[in-house]
Amino acid sequence: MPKIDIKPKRFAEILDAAAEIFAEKGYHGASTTDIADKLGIKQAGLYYYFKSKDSALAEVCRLGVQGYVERLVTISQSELSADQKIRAAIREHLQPFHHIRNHVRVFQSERRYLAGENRSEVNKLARKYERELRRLFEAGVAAGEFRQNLDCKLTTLALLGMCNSVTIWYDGKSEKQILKIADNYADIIIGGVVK
Amino acid sequence: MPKIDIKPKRFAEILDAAAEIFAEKGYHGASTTDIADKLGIKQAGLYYYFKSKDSALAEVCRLGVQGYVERLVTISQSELSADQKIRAAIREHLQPFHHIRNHVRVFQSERRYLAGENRSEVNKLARKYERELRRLFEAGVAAGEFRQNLDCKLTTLALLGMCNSVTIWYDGKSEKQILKIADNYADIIIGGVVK
Amino acid sequence: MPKIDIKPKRFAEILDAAAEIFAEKGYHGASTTDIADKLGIKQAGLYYYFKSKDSALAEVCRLGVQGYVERLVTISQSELSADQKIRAAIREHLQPFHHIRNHVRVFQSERRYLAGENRSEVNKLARKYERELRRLFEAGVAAGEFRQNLDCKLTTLALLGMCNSVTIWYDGKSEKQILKIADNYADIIIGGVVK
Amino acid sequence: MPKIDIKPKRFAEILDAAAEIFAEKGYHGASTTDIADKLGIKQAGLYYYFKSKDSALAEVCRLGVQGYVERLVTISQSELSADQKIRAAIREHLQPFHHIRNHVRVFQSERRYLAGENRSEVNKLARKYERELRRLFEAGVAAGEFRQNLDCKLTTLALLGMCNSVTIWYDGKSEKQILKIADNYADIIIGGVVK
DNA sequence: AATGAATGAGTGTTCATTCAT
DNA sequence: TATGAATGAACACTCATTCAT
Repeated sequence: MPKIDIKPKRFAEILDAAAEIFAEKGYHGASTTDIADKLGIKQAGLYYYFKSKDSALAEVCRLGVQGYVERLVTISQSELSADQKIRAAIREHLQPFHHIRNHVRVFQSERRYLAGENRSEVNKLARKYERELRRLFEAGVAAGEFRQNLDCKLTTLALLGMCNSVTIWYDGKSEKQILKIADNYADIIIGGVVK
Repeated sequence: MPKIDIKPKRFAEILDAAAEIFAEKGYHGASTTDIADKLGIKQAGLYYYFKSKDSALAEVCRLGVQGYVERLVTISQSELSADQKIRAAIREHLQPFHHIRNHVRVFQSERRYLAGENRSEVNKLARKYERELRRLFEAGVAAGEFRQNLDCKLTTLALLGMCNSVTIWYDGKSEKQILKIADNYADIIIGGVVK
Repeated sequence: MPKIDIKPKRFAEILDAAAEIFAEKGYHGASTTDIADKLGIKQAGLYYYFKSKDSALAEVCRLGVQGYVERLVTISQSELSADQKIRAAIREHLQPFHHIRNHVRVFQSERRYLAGENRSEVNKLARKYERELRRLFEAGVAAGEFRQNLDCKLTTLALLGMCNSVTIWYDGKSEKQILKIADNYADIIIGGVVK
Repeated sequence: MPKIDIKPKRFAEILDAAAEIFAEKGYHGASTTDIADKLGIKQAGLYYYFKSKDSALAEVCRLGVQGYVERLVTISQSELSADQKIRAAIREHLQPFHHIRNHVRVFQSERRYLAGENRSEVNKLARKYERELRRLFEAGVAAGEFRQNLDCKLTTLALLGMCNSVTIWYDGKSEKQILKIADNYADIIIGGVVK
């Protein structure tokens, strides 16, 4: 959390710069100087906004998961059919890749370098999200919509792996592209590739 | 490539240690001392086997992709049906996760930190693999086995993302488990989750 | 060139320390720790002033040649007789040995360890100085003051070798001594040792 | 001194390689690997011939001064006139620059890096040589051949500086060139540049 | 007459961090 | 809201040296 008297807008700029650098070079490959350079300030100046490099990473990660669980819960509680819920979940999962791509990438790949409490806190959220997602599949099986022999845990992991890997190659240029990807991926998960 | 006169067995041990450390801590988060410690030698001793940390990474990555393209080509040229080819491809893709898990993880996550020529060389292999995989889907569509509206490029990426993410959570304990995952993932890709 | 915002006085202190250590131990025999110790700071602190050991060497060398060419040109353009010009040149050559003895020694003996551009830049200056000096002899020959059979190139090299070697044994204690040496050397070059 | 059972010829080859490398890169800038590479052997193999890098330097330096004092004494005791003695001394001083150029260069520039006893031993020789040379001038003055006001110590140093600097630029290609230089330098020292 | 394999000490350099201003 | 100046710890890498073979 930023100091109370920091302008939120400037703070967000700092965060964005950090996210971009962390995403590009990895947490350990990035130096605070890289971040400062991107902002046009001297490296020591960063410490007005963050108490440590690790806390900057924590902040970026937090922004990267923000809202994920909530959006999934909303879908879960909706009146949609099981497959429509999956479709919606995929869309909600991918859409932030457009607006906060770097934060999400950092959350995915660099959160493991978080120290102590920050790591466990962020991981708890990740596990909660996974659990919530699995329930969507379990409900589909229970409702007879999905195959009875479906391994819901593996399916959840498959879905997550599939979706998260988009950050590796998505260029961030068009939101429409993201929605198209979401639909395609939903098609695959729901109905597979065969006729 | 290792120096000509080094015992291959010892060299492989060094490689394994490097792979394990890189996988665990990331390339930039890992120190050469970490690797040496794991081997029970002094850090300077590593430089008898590698000329730089970067070249060690290159070697690990090379081992991590080794054989992938070849196995895929073999499948592609076999007499199997399109869906059986996908199933076989997934199995061949995942099976090394058991034996050379760390090398594969390093290849996936750390190859981007390779410098210059090493990076491009390894990336070329990765792209070739992707292309070969896509042709499997394209052939399935052409043969009328897969949906006509299938976006083969996206499907390829989905498959890769799904499969590669296994390294994040697979604990390396049982090869049977890997085969089970492969089958489940093949079921999903081929037929989806619905009845 | 030092970073723009560094206090010139402090920077000169750093330079002097580097010059002294380089002169005493040679570039490769000197460690940055030696320099830092002399300044009473920690070794890492040097890198606030220099971006590399090599650039420190470059700076010291630059200071070691500074003004040499200019002073020689002034003499060359003066109204003095040829032998008086040589006498003046020797004096101007040796006098800095008193004030910036270490810089000159480093320029003489260590500039060959400079890398790339720094080396060629500094060498260019050295060659220009040599050329200018040779013209003094050539003019003396043309004017009929010096022997017609004088090999001006060799004579220039002889003069330089003679003068530069003073840095090897001059103890830096008295400026008067330097002027005495200059006069003696001028006597030798101009008239030799015989009656 | 080499081990008793080493072939003198091979030992000389090793010495030459060391001299060349030390001359080119300086003692501290040269690595034992550089020397081994030049010889086409592995670096550890050098230690069959030398017990340390320092002792290799000592051996090279010793070869670089070998005979100097003796030759000067011979000249001193000859029946030549004072100026002819100086001329002969310069010739004898420069001639080895052709045959053992690297050893001489190393003696001149790198002997200061010798440790302990080796250094003092070699320096003693150098001082002896200087003393012997000065006596040549003193004798010339005493005999009325040279100027009465000649500062013999400075003149000796001038002569040495002049002559030794030849190693900096002499390319080692023609022995005739060396003799020409010697004659020119003798002319300068003896009679100066004026008519 | 060397080499393979290693070590221990040191080297230049980077980096996160601090703090007075 | 930053910067100048510095530090301490770590880091990749080099190097002279050793010793069994």
